[in-house]
Amino acid sequence: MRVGGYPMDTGYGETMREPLPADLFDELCPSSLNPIRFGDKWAALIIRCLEDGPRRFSELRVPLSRVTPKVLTQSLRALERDGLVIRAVRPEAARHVEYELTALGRSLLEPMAAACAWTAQHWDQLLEAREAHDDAARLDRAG
Amino acid sequence: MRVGGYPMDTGYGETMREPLPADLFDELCPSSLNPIRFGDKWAALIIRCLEDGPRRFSELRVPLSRVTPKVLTQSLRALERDGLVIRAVRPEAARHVEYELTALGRSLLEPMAAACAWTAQHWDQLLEAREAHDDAARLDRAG
DNA sequence: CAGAATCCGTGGGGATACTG
DNA sequence: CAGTATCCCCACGGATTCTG
Repeated sequence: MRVGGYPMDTGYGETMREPLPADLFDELCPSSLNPIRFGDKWAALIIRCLEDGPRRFSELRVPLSRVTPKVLTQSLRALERDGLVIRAVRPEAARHVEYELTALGRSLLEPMAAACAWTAQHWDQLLEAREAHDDAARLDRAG
Repeated sequence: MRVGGYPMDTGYGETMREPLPADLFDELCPSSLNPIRFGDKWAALIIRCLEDGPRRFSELRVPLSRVTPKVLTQSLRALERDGLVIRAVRPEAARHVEYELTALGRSLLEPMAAACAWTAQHWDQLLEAREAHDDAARLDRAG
């Protein structure tokens, strides 16, 4: 029923207001574990974090605590490059950088929700298939 | 409007009866060029080839001519492992192997179509964003 | 705080050649 | 025909350290 807590929630757009979760890794799988993937390994999780509005780099680092700053920057830059995310430097305080979804980025939320719903629905089947297949392989090797 | 001919057709399920296209690479992008991806680099194209029914390894090699046999085998094995594809060896003739979508694999077609529709719809925007971003970066380096 | 720089290991993906 | 078997490369992701 779960892998690191996944899936608990497929409702992109409905849930998660304001405070970001402590660790998104435990709530959602990184996309590399998912047959349906969005961009690079962390793109889906990043987009999800930006769903409710702009977030600062340091804010993103909390739910994405397992992502090193370098990789997080790389992913954000890639999203920016594709016009899915905007990076805004606010001169107010010292070094205040915010990331925000563009309209294009927002439009991704819908197919993303569909894909996540699919995964949530079929997660058990996927796990079962994998296990069965791995077991068969193990037996094969053994005898 | 196109990159290697993409997108020309987003209708998974509606188009492409019987004869497989000569080169799917020119008709669809490998998923690494796509913000929405399915499995590994070639999974989406493979699934698409299996949409209309079982296909033999050699049949798949035609539209996927740019995929080396090793990589094609790897991808197929991964899909099999996740229960999305079934590999069947038919003892009729010598070495007759067919790949076929499972029910689980078939159920992927729907969110896949949604994702592909998104990409087709926003492809121009994506390209534009990339180009604009790359141009800006070039100017930045120059001056 | 928001990264940049550096170093590094792994492996995904490709080319080529070979086989039952 | 349906793959293996090798070899190779570099891009991805991670750890750590440094900086304006």
